[in-house]
Amino acid sequence: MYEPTPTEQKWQGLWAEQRTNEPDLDGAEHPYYNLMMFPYPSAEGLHVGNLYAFTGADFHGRYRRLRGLDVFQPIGFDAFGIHSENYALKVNVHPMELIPRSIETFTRQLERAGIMYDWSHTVTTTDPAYYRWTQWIFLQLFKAGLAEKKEAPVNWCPSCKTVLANEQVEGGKCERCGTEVGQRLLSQWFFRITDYTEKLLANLDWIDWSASTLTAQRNWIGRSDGALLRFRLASDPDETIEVFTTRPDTLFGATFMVLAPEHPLVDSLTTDERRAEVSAYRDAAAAVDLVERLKTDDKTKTGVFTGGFAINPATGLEIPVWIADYVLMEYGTGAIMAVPAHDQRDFEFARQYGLDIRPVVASPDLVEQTIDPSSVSLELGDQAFVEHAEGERLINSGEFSGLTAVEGGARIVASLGEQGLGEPQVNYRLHDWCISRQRYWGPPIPIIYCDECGTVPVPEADLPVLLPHVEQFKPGDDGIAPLAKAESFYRATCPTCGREARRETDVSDTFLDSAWYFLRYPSTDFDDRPMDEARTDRWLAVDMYIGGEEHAVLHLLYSRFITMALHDLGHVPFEEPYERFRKHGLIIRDGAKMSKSKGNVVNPDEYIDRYGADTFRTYLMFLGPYQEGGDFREAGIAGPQRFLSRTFDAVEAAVESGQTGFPDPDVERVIHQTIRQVTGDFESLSFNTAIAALMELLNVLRASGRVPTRDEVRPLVVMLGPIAPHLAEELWEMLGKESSLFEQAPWPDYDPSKLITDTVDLPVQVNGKLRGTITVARGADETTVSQAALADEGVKRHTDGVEIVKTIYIPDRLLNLVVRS
RNA sequence: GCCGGAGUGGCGGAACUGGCAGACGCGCCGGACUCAAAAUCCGGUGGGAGCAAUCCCUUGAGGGUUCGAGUCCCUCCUCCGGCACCA
Repeated sequence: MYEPTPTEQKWQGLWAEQRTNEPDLDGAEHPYYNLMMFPYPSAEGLHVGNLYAFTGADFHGRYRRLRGLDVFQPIGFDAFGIHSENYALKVNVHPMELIPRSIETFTRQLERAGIMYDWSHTVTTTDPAYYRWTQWIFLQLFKAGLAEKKEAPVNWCPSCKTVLANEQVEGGKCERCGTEVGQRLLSQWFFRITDYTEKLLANLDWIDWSASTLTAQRNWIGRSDGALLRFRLASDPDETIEVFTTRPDTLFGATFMVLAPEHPLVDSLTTDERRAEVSAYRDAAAAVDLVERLKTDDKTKTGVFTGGFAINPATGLEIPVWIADYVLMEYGTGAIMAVPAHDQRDFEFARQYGLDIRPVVASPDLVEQTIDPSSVSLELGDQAFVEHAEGERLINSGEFSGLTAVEGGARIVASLGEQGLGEPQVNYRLHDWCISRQRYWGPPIPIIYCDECGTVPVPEADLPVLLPHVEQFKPGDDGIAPLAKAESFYRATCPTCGREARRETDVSDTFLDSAWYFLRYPSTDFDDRPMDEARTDRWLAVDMYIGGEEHAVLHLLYSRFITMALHDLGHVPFEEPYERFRKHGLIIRDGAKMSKSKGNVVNPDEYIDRYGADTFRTYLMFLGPYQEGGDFREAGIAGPQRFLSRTFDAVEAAVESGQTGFPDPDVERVIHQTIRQVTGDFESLSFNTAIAALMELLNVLRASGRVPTRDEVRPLVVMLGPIAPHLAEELWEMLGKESSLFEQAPWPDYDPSKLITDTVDLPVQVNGKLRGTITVARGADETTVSQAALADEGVKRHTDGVEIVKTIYIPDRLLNLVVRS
């Protein structure tokens, strides 16, 4: 009888003892780096969602291993950051105590799940031995001019007392605590990720990633092609307002301009009689945070007229300049030319304030009927005309009238270019990466401020800048970082001049910790360098990265950027960190994402205790396609449980009978078909169908009480390896093998000649409906097949007395007789 | 609103480049073993009509292409995920 718990303990013990899961990092001939996203070790312990992700990645890693590759499969802990800090505050335990405990729990849980980790190469981001190099990376970027400090409006969460990245704000509220977010102006460290925008975008064309992840990154980067145009001020022709537009073709329709409230030209544009109103509006806008301004529910446009005018370079008309909060300072130039006829937002604004609306683009048929496209009167309903009809043409656009929008746009830009008033431009949604956090639980940013020497990087020899143990680490509502109150920390001497100086007291974003951890795993045994050159050459880039799509943009984009920067600085020989990335699906329960608040979280320990890790693994991967996720239903676990137990019984019976060989050609054929199927399924991460195929094979092997031979069960045992590794090892041993299954690369090959039968069962349709199945020789010709088909009772019933007008015959696949009655 | 993805039995889900829809599993029904139950084993199981052979219907809805559509095209509906006043 199959007893999972003792079997699993036995093999986990042997694996650890024999270092089965630790590849030779210096000598491996077929290195394969199988990476999975490392977890944030919460105090509550491992979540089934984590285990689902890891199990699938482990299936993949073990499969590659059984095919003969030297698989390096490390794990680590992403333990810095707001998650951990907030939780520590909540339970009132210092994170320096809490985190090691959480990691211990996680480690224990991961070990018993039977995942093929190399525990001799783990990474913990909170370990000074690790974050020393995180700080080192900051310094490399700083020296290369890729890190800079600038004052910027930032999102501020009054509850978490910290700056939030735009990504950490959802619908105007803090992602963590749900509090309404405000706006503050702070001096922050930024990484110039925008220097790499084009490379980040272009490489998406060749990296082998899940398609949806590629799309998400493209959208996030948000390239848009347009033009930069300059509008002279009516009051001062030497001064211009720059705008970015994707629709230069609509320039003749620009009847007013709108600046973001923070725009630097607002002051000089505002006339005295408008000043009070303008500054009231600007104050109100500043009180609302960046994200609040973008909130969905209330899109009613507001704004005020500055009293100033600009000149539309196309029409020569003076147009009013307004400010409004629907124009964002962070995008483009912080100013727009408003074309109400062809932009829904501008349209609404114009309606709201009674501004001119001038249509300048029309559908081709309308232009056909028009004698003079340079003077058309056109009624708009309650919508702007924004459709991009094929061949739409310009109207009311002077000399450009009648041209297609595409051509007209290009000509307008060219014409402005001659006057120095415009040129084509590309704009991106992507912003520089703000890495400063006014929090405690992160790696200090290694910078010293000296009155004499200015901003001085901490010398590399002085790293790490240790995060001190601070009792009162709760952030204050004054926006002062916790470390700024720790005098022994921030007092320093300037490394350059030796005078008294002050340390940077912000810590860096958690996303920086995780932006390079995979570079560290192979080199964890070196403490004098972040990445050993030989190790890096041998193992990196990552061959397969599996993770959740929730990280499709941030983590994956940041780690690509860091890798590119390190590449350009000569530290790594590749510019893309992950050659292949596959997203895994989300495991849900009762139709909802698992969460503590919904009370539908599953604790894996409970299930592993009851059923064993192998059964639980098999169940998790069987419940649905790995890349799509699925519904966790407790009842379903019985299937995998029976399957493993029946497999054990079958192998046991085979061993006892002592029979060998392949006595039954039908069974042998199924074995080969299964090998083909399962191999293909593992290649495409279709673990659910691989398991189903093995179940089918087992059903054949033991059909009607049949006892299989040792040779018949061997491929089954090997293919079970990635799925239920402990059981597979046990069965492998029962079959008389001496060393670990995973040391031997025994993945079976199928013999194509054994897949084929001499005869085939051919479905016969009449008018597309199945009326019979006939057995014919493989490759039989149409005449033979038709005759056999017409002799079939079921077919005859539908062909007698009617005329066969057409015969469709796909050899070995199908015969379709088309009749007319 | 925009960008992804998905709608198939009572349930989770299969179906390669258009070719026998419902693999595999859960559940359910029947049988064997048992004093009995559990476990195990064997058989059945999309819906409808019929004693039956057999026939009809069926992949979110409606149209289309095709000898043939879950699969391709058009229109629409619903659900999930992401982005969201990005000029």
